[in-house]
Amino acid sequence: MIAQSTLKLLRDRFRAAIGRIGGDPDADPGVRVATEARFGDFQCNAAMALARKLGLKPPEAAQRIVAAVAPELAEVVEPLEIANPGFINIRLRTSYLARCLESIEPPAAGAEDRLGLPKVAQPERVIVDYSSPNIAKQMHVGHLRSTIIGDAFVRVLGFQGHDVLRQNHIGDWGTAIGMVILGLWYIAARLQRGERPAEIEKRIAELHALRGKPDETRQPVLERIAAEWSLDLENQALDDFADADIQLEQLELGYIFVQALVAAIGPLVIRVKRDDLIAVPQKVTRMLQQGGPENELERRAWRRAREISVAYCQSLYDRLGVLLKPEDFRGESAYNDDLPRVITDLRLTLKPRDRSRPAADAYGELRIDQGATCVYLYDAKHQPRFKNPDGQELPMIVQKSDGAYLYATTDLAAIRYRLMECVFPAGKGATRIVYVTDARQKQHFEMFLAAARALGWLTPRVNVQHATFGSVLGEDKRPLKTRAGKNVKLAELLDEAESRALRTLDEKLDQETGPQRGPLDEAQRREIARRIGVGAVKYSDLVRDRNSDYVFSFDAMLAMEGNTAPYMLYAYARIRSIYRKVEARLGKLDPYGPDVRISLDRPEERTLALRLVRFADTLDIVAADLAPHVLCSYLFDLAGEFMRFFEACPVLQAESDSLRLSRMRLCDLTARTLRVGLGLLGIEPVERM
RNA sequence: GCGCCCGUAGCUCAGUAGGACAGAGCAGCGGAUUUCUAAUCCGCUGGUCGGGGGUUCGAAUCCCUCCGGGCGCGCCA
Repeated sequence: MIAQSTLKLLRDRFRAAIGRIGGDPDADPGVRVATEARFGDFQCNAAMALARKLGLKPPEAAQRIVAAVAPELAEVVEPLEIANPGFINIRLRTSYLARCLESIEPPAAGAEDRLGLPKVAQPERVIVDYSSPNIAKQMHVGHLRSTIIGDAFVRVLGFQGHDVLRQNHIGDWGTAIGMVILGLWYIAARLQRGERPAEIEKRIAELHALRGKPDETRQPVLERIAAEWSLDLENQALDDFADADIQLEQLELGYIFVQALVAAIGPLVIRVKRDDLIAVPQKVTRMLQQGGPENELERRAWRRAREISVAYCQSLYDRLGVLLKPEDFRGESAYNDDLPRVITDLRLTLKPRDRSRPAADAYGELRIDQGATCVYLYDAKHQPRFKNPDGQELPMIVQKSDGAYLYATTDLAAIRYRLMECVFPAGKGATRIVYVTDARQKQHFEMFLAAARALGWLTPRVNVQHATFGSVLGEDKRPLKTRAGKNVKLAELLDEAESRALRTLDEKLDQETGPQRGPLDEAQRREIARRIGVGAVKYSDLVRDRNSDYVFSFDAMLAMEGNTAPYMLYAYARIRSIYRKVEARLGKLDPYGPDVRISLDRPEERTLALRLVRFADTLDIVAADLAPHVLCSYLFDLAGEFMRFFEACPVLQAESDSLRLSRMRLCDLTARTLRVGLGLLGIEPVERM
């Protein structure tokens, strides 16, 4: 079998050769993809460093490397060339490229197409923590990025053969949960009274309008609303609401109402029955968290709110083609019972240190400050790792002065579970954890990961990566919002992308109804447009470096030119149409037949073949750096090189039958690579467009 | 104030375990089609890699400094 990662093969050989002639056998052998095609396919830059070490001139060092490595690579590369000052230019033998591609078997029916790539020898147990919406809220663009990027990681790491566990750490507990429950009751009661959502929206607007108004203005309005609500709570059995059949949009409306109401109260005292209204949400939160039969109503309402939210999220995941499933939802509530133990562990482990001598490593200390339980983090020189704007050391608070826990506590409980308890098919405990959140949470992650290390839970053997990403901005360069200043709803965003894609598709199809395209009926068009629209939204999220902010633009993501989903899908569809055409004219041919040889005589054929062979190297980079945009760039290059091949090298009209089969094989290998590659990005291909 | 991210062609962005005259797409200009899908391909134009120092045989990439932008910084998540 031919080694599929050519870069790895070259690296190993050069490293060994450099070791044999007196260089560092563990050092980077400096093998890179060539900076320019005229320098070959790869290059080795190790001679300059080696020359210094051995007291040689760089060209001499290069000579020695070449002499040492050449015999082992005779089958793989053309004679190595040395260029000034000491670059070694590496050009793969065309016969080697052809053999690599010939070794890729046709895809087995029903099985995953692996393009001949082996799975990793040592699978990691990876947790990818992504998406993580809050309950009772519609998903918006912020969640979109985490969801799409995280899903690409899951797919790529899974494809490589790692053991991947998806975790959707949803916000289903926390201090705001009382408002969610109250919101559920409120909306259920009002709907039962026959009120329409529009009326509730009006009431919310009324509340918002009270902001900044004098107390005398606010008081009567608030009293009136509170009185109506009290009546609901008295006259209607809360039982009836516990299983309310409402949609997430309505639940969210109720929640927003409660938020608006509380915000409008300010220093006023508004009573609902015997309670001061402003304290009711916290009271409900406490009742839920205490549990027990007397708080069963709160429990049921919480469970119902969660069900509604999970069902809503799942429908969006299904629409997006995201792998997350209900069993992957393991939110904050799952760790509630572990939180006291986290505090205990912190208390027992993070003892005060002797500062007169350096510490062995970074460490943490647990202290109570103003009633809050705090973890202070220090480096080995006893310097605080984090500071507040006043220059004082900044702790991570794990328990508030009122006894409540915070997300840092939950995150610690979650990582403990993931490292020690969570079960993979191949064993217990993750060896790699990937968190996919926006970049603003970076400091929080540094803090709680430092605490996890200080606790001894997180050891250097575990690879933890915080895959951050930038914000989605509107045309005004501010975080994307609607005209009304609301978050853009994900569902509406997808609707828009799909309908724009459909409009373009219809235009094209009406313009030219060639036999390759048509005939496509309404349902087929819609399905193609759906794939283009969803694909465009996903691709535009993946195509640039995660960390950069970007301006959301339908026009840019749906452009037919450039590094976009439509261009990729077009390239794929065009290749597929060759098959239909060849079969229509010549009957069924088997480009994978035993006598078929891949011919790479034309430069366009060779360039395409080289790109195909680089797929494995690309995936290694994507997986190691968690950089989906590297895969996008690869696929874009592949598509471009295929188009060039396609322009220059006739398939149907090839000079000979064997050349036709060779080119059909190249076409199919390209199509498969595009399909697999796009699939790893979570994008479904189209057979025609 | 401290910390993190960013500044590359008119626009949008690649390129950082240092490597050869800095790449692509879009836009602009000029070509290619009795089509294997022109949602394509080819060519041209276009850059003080934010400024300045330093390390190095070699710096967009590493270090220092300054300028400009974004984000974060104690009981929210």
